[in-house]
Amino acid sequence: MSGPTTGQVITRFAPSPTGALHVGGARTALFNWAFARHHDGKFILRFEDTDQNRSSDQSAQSILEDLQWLGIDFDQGPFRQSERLNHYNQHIDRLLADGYAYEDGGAIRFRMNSDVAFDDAVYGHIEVKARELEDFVIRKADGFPTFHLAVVVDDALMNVTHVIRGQEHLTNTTKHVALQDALAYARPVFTHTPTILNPDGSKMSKRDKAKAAREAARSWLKAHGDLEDLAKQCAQKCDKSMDAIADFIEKRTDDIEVGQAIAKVLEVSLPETEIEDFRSNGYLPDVLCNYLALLGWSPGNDVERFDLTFLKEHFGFDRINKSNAHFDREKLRAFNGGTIRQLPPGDWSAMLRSYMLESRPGQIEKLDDHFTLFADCYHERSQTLDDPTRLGKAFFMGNDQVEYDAKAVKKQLTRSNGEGLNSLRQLALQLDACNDWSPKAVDETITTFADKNGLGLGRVAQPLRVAVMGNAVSPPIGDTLVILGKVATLERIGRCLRLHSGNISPRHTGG
RNA sequence: GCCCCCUUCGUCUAGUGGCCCAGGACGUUGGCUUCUCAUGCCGAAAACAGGGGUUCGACUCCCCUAGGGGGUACCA
Repeated sequence: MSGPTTGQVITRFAPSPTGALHVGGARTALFNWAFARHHDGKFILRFEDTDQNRSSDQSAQSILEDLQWLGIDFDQGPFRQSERLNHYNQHIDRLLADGYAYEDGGAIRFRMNSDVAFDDAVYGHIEVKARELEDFVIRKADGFPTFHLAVVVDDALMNVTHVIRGQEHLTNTTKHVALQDALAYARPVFTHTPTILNPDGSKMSKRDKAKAAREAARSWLKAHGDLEDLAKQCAQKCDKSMDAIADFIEKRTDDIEVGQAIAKVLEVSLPETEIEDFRSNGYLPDVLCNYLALLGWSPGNDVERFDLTFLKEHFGFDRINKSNAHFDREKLRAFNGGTIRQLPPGDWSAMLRSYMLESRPGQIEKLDDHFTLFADCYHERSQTLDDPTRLGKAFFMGNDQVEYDAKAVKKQLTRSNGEGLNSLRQLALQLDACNDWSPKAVDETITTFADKNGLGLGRVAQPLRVAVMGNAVSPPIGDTLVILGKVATLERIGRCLRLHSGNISPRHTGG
């Protein structure tokens, strides 16, 4: 083997800062990190910002933050290729002088005139004939090197021993190998990893979010028809004009801020494609790393839940797969939920608190001093940190803003001559008289009432649940009422009785 | 078009010639527990892309076909 096989292992993650870190990039970073750590080597971060038009400091900054959030630390860098032009120019001069490169319309091209072969740690021996290869640009007319030249020079100068990157670079590697040979640099070990695809087989990209938002908007318009109304509501959620929103829906722009506003208004969730999306939607970094690592790698022995420590102990090229993987959000959610459930209650509560403080300011106050009970209740009901506020959104509404689900109202309250409403009316009296507003006492009040009236608990608890929450789903009824508080409970019951007493339907509808 | 790569349940995967009439996980689904939801527990259905070889024996090796991904940029 021609590569540097002795000495310290050095890997690098080399993203181009042209946007936020996406799942594919994160997995590449993770693999490089895990390999370096496994071998007690060094892991370098390097921004490949040789495309002046598309690179931005803002992107670089967000990539840094996302890596940190994921728990991927590096030993050197971040380097920036835009600050290393002298190195590239020196090498280009050498290639020119040695006849490997020539000028062409303001640019410099490298001659590709012989067959190229190399060994990939995952894909094996790769060979390409000279007739398939073309001379390629190594310095653009703007004076910046191309990615190919910069990568080769930097990897050599930084003593990178192992290059781990996405499979889309497999063919590019012929160029890099030829360059390395011409510059008399040792070849690193190349390791290409399979691509992460959407469930439908398309490549994952941030455009997926725009697409999903647009589809949601269009189907809403189909049902409700009023573009102006939708645009107005969306304009309130972002600083875009109503025209900008119309442009987005008509696919004249892909402005993601508009997409997010639409998603907010229509209460749909956009597919996560970037690390910050997973973060803001309440996924745990460890779980995301775990799931990402499993896309293309596995430890064997039917093991699939593990942490970063396990990953760095067990990671190796020999268990990387060759075929592309579809990203399955359901499985990620299930993993995330599984990890949440295993958290000690105190940890979960603290984690939820800081998440809500950051992403839902003002919400926690509405819970008064029942936050811990709220957290406990949603511990086994949540797959993400966002679930408690989403599933329990009725807890955060004003008492006169509860929205009633028509089906639940009919089934639990108005059906059968308003059986549910009747028991609710009497139960309200008992609750009013209950002075110890604790889960235990409230539960007792309810079960006592049910027993006295010869009703199953379900016949009593369900109408009550609908009355206070708007639908038939919530944590155990005693907990639900305590989180809500006595005042809110009674107010909501009162409003519910007023709202629905006029709609009682008979036992037999004859339909 | 040309070149390179890939192909096990719907999805992620285990499997490196006999241990496999193929194992695990998510999802789907039946049941139990139950005030709803959820959790928990017990079951079920579900795959070696197709066709040729090689071999005593092929999911595992070779070839062809089909399907998928990537490259073919003065993007990375």
